[in-house]
Amino acid sequence: MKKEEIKNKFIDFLKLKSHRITNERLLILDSALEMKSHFDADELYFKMKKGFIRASRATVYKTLDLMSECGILTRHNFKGERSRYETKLGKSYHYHIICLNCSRIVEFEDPRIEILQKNICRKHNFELIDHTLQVFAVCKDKDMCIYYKKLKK
Amino acid sequence: MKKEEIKNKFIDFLKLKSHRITNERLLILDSALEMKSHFDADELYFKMKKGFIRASRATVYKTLDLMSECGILTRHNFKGERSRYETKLGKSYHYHIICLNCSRIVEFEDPRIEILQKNICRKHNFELIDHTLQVFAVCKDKDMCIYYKKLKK
DNA sequence: TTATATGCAAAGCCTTTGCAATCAT
DNA sequence: ATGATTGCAAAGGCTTTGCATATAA
Repeated sequence: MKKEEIKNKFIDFLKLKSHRITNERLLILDSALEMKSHFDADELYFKMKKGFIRASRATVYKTLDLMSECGILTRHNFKGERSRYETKLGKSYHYHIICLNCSRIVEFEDPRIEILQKNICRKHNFELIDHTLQVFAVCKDKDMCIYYKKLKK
Repeated sequence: MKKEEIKNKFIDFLKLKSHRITNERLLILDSALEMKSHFDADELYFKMKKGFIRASRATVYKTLDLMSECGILTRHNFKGERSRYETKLGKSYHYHIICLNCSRIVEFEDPRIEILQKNICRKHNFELIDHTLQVFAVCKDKDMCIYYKKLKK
């Protein structure tokens, strides 16, 4: 998705749900769009703070929830980790392989999965908002696996 | 998977990783295998307590982690919820649609997804342990959606 | 024998909540 | 005008940790 498209979608969503269009929400949206993949709430909060953009941690959390509900942001809950977010900016759907030893994350795409989700939702009478696929695995290449690298030391 | 198959896999895993085969671990494994789908750590802990099977909460958590690493148990982290677990007992791979309004969960199967994961892991040189796919959606059928049911009251 | 696992309670940590002040509509 | 939102700090709740004790190998 493109920046303007995302912004419009969020504003439309707020109007539709009778939520107010506040300065904070728009600032958080803008800042989130400037984050790199997989940021967490605090990273966003501190980035804004550093740029003298005011918004409380509570509002950041709440707004991220709204953005997720709106479908312009994906909230990932990898096992045991804090929630990580990812905007839909300039991305096609992608998924994650997570190494259970070293937590290395590899992204991969597969358009078939998205099509499959749409069909599943139609079949079960759901309106698709978002989806996430996590593959838990172990690096076979020991040189790639930070866990094994550590063990070597 | 079958009960004996799961138990053997866990014991082999413990041996392989030089973890000890303790009474607690085996009791927790047994109790987990008797849980219905989607239990959380505390549900298991209290179920054991009720049956006078001793194991501390800390050990329950640690053992569930081991079981997950071993691949006989899946740990789900649905957004905002506590971790929920599911053993591989008598199940084929299945996935979840979660309603963002009412949290209703619908399970579905699709063997193509499992095949796809295996290929992805081979391609990226990972050893597949587990995978989870979560579809976030909204019930279209308002009578099915507890959220809307509540609103009606 | 001895390194690992257990159990308890306490700490940790991410996230949510309550409430007074502020702001969008 | 007035109901929603914000911000702060404090509470909440799941999970992990530290340490003494117990135990598997």
